[in-house]
Amino acid sequence: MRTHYCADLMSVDADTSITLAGWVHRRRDLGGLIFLQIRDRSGLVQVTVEPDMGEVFAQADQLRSEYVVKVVGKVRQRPESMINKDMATGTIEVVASEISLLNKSETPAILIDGKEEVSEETRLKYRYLDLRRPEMTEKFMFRTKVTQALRKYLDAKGFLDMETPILTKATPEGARDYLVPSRTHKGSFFALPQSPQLFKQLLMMSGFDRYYQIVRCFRDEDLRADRQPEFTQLDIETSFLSENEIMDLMENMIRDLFKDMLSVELPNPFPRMPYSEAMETYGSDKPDLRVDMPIHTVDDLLKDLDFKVFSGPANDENGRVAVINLKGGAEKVSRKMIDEYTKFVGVYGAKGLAFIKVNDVTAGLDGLQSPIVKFLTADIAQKLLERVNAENGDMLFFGADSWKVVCDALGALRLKLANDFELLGNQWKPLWVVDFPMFEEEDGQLQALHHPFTSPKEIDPEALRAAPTKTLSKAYDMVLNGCEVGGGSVRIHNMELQQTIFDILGIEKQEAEEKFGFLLDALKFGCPPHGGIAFGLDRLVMLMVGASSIRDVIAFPKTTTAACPLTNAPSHANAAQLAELNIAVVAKEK
RNA sequence: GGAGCGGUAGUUCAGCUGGUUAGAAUACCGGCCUGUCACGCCGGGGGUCGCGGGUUCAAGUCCCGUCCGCUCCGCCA
Repeated sequence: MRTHYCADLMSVDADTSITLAGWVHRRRDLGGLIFLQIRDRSGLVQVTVEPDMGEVFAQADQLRSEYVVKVVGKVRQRPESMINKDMATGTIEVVASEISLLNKSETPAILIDGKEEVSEETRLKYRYLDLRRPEMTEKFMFRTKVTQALRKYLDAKGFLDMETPILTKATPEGARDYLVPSRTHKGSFFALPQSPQLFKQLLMMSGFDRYYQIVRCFRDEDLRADRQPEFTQLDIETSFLSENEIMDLMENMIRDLFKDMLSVELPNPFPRMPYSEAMETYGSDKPDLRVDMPIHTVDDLLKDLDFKVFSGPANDENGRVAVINLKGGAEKVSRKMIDEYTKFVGVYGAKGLAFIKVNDVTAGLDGLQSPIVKFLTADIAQKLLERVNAENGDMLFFGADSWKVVCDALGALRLKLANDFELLGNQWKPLWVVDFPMFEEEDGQLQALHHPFTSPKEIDPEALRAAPTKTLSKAYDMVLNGCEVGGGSVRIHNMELQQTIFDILGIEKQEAEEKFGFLLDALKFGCPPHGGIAFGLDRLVMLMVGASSIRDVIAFPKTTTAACPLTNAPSHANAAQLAELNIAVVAKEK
C-alpha cells in the first residue's frame, strides 16, 4: 500500500522510514552503489542502494529505465558536497533497505523526462506515457482541484448534482448530432446530448430549483484548438432567479475559484457590455479586454472621398469603414509585415488592408505616410487623427467592407497585433456580454442566436412578431481574456411565448410537437421562471493553467479529424453488428 | 468544404539550385568509470525519407494525387 509520494519526503524528518512506489526514471551503477531516480505523480526522488543489500540485486540487473519498483528505506540529507548548487533539488535522498521489482518495462517509445519536445502526434499515440510527464500530471491535479472548488461552492449554495441521459433524443438546430443506432427500435437513433439543456429545464419543472452537473457533451463539428467533439460542461440551472441574480452568483463562483486556485483577484463586479458594443468596438462577441486597441468607426468622415474603396462601404447601410491604431507601430511594422497582415485579414474576407503611418500629427497630410493619403484632405485627415487619438509614431489600419467583414477582420487583426507585439501581459480580464439579439437572419430565415428556449426581453407575443430582429434576449456570456468560458440565459417558462418563438423561427407546430412536444407539455403544468448557464470546464482549466490547447487538459483527446490515435477510434463495425442494427454502410471509405 | 504549415532512425531534427553508401543529437545495446542528478569516455546496432503515380540518365529533393498531424476560415443553437 502506498504510504508516501516523492514530494512528501521533502517534509519528512531524517531517518524516517518510508515506503515509495514508482517508476525507475534513471539508473546509474557506480562504485558498488546503485542510484535510482524514482518518479511518481508528485515528482522525483533519488534512491541510493548500498552494497550491503547484496542479493536484492540479484534481480537488480534487470532494473532499467521505467521499471516499476517499490522501495522501503530511510530518508536522509545528502552530503553537502554532493548537492549541485545550481539545482533546487537533490537535497534529500532515500537509502533503500528493501527494493522490489513490481513490473518490468519496454523502453518507452517517447522520452518523458521533458528534455526534448515530443510531437503531439506521438504524445497522443502514447498518451499514457505522455501523461506521466510531470508537466501533464500537474495539469490534471490542478483540474481536480478546480472541480472540487466548483462543487464545494455549488454544494454550499444548495445545488443538487443530478445526472441526465447520455442516450437521448436528437434536437434540431445547433450542432450536428452524434447518433447511436437503436437495436431494439430498428432504424431509430439516439443522439448524444449537445448539452443537457432540455433535461435541466425539466428538472426545474420538477421543483429541483438549483441543479448542477459536471457533464460530457457531444457536438459533431470540426475541431479547433479550443473545441473537441466531446467536452465537459459545468451545467447549472436555477428557478426563480433573475438574470442579474444568476450572473452575480456565477461570477462570484469564478471569483472565488481564481482567488483560491491562483491567488488572482478578479474585478467585482465583472464589467457588462452589450453585444452591440462588443461587435462595434472589439469586432467580436467575445472581446479580449486585455488588448486596449478599440475599433473606431469612421464612416461619417470618409463618405465623400473620391475613393470608392472607402466611400462605397461608408455610404452603404450594411457597410463599414473602421480603423484600429497600433500605438508606436509606424517603426515596428515593416513592409513585409504589412503584406502578411493583408494576407491575414484576407482570411476573413477583407480584400485589402489600407494603412497610414503617422509620422507627424502637426504636419497635416505631409506628416502621414501611406498610399491612400492622396485621397484625403487635410481637414478629413485631421478629424481622422483626432478620432483615433493618433500620436506621432502610430500606425493605423483600415477596414472597409461589409459590416461583418470589417468586424471579423479588424477584430482578429487587433488580437494578432497584440500577440505579435506582446501587448497582452499577464492579466485577467473577465466580462459579461449581454443584450444579445434574440434572432439573426440567415438566408432570409430567422435563427435563434442563443437557442430557441431563451427568453426575449420583450415578452408580448404581438410586439415580438411585429419586430423580431429588434428584440433582445435575456442571454449572457461570460468571457475571459477573449475566450467564451460560459454562456446562459433566462428561459421561456410560458407555453404561449414558447410557441410564438417557434412560429417566428418557422418551426411548424407539427415539427415542434415531434421534436420537443415533451417540453411544451411540461410547460403546461406550472413551470417556474428559470434560467441557468453552462461553463466550458476544459476551456476554463486551459486558461487557468496557461495551456494553448484544450487537448492539454483532457486526458484522452481527439485529433483534428476527430480520431483517437491511441485506440484508433472510430473503427469499422463488423457485418454481424451492422446486421443486428439493420444498418448498411453505403459508401465504404478507405 | 477551403487555406497555410508539417510528415526523413525509437524520439527531436538537418539534408542547398535533383547527383557517391541519407547525417547529427538523443534514446537503445556492449564495455569502462567509487556519489550520479542533461554524468563522462570507448565501441555497436538502428531508415519502406507517410503512401501511390509521374518527370528524369538520376528523386528525400521537382510535379500530380492521396493519407495523417497542427493552425485558421466555413461550421460550432
